[in-house]
Amino acid sequence: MYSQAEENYIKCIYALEMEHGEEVSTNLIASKIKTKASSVTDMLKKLSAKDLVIYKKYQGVRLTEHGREVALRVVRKHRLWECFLVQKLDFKWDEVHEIAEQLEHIESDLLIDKLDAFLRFPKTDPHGDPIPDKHGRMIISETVRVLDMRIGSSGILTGVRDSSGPFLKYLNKKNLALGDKIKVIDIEPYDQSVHIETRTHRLVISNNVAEN
Amino acid sequence: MYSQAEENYIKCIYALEMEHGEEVSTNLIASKIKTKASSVTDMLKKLSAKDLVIYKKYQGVRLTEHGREVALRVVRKHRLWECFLVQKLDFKWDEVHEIAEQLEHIESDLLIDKLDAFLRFPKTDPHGDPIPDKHGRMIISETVRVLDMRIGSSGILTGVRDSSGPFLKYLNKKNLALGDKIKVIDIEPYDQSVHIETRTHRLVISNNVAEN
DNA sequence: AAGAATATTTAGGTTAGTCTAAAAAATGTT
DNA sequence: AACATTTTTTAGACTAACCTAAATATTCTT
Repeated sequence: MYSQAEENYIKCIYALEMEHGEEVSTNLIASKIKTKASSVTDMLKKLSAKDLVIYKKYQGVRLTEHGREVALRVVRKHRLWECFLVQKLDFKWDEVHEIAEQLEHIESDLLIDKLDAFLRFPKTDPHGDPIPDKHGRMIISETVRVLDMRIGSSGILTGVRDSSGPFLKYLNKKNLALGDKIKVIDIEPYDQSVHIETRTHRLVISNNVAEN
Repeated sequence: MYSQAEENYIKCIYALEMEHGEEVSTNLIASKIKTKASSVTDMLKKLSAKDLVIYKKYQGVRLTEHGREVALRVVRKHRLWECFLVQKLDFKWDEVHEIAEQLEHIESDLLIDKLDAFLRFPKTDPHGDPIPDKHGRMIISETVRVLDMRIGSSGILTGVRDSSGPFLKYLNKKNLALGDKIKVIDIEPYDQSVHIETRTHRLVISNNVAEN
């Protein structure tokens, strides 16, 4: 129905809308998709003609209702495939992104619904992100950044903001995994680094890590 | 590494070489890939430049050693995905072809090897066709067409020549499945239709069906 | 509010893969 | 062997998705 390039743009715009909550700019898309702004402009015109986005020159872009549906379908596929790779094929959570980027473009509703059933209708992917159901609905649980927690409070690590390979590898090395209970011991006022305690050990994480 | 279009041509040339055992003609490829002969010529030049085929104008085309490796990798992926769809996701054998046509282009050696292991290293796909291992080797069992069997002889239905949806649906309707023992009762000299007997029933199949 | 800096769009070009129509080569027929 | 038919190739054009460079809008700074 839509080309891979179109789906990638839609997915990207969706993610940026979620992140910034307003019109998405050409340059933002360009940097996320690793392409040139002029290419983005071309594509926005095309997506606009197909009623996937609302685009006004120089004013940024938003998804239409229809565009959001398409985005959610792609996100659903991406996250289900990530679950499959981790749960069934024993991939590690930092290895699955690139492969899921390819698999998310496979077109077959039946396939996705069967995959969903095979995985027993998972609610989140291996990075803790919610998986939309076939109607595009998903569970959005309230989360706070480690950095925003009060000193002395505890919580469960449910997800990561940065799901890049290097960051996930760092977490692996530090023995931090989704589902771990974390207690914030202290936040260093000077550099915002955070002392945390898990069930098994204590460690210090940088401000950057605590944000993600 | 290679585009989907290139992979499709390579796979197609491989299949036609197997079927006819000689140089493959432009028109044959065109009709199989459902494109125009001129497009095929263009592509053959490109594949030739990449050392995937040996192509001489007006003389047809053959795969190089390298081309054959690429073809076997694609065939391996296609057939493994078909196994996955049937064995794990409960697709019927006549539903999987189109989806596998998409999945066969996913690029990740690790993925394929893990999928292979997950499926317990299957030797054949749901249509009875052999699956190449990671080195491109596969088990080629001798088979005869039902039409070529002697009257009174028996055999196991191990595969089909035509794996199109309609043909597979026909077999389903007639209660014929891979692994069934078949005995040839008689071959009608006039129209080459064949009377066969299975463990559970007797029936008459047309010459066309007996060929496939 | 004008000039500088930045962001965005336009204009024009490239590549992969397709197409049609015409030309050229191969093959079949008598 | 000559003509007709079929097959294949060439020439030229199209679309999607990208690019660079130049032009134009917007935003920032003072």
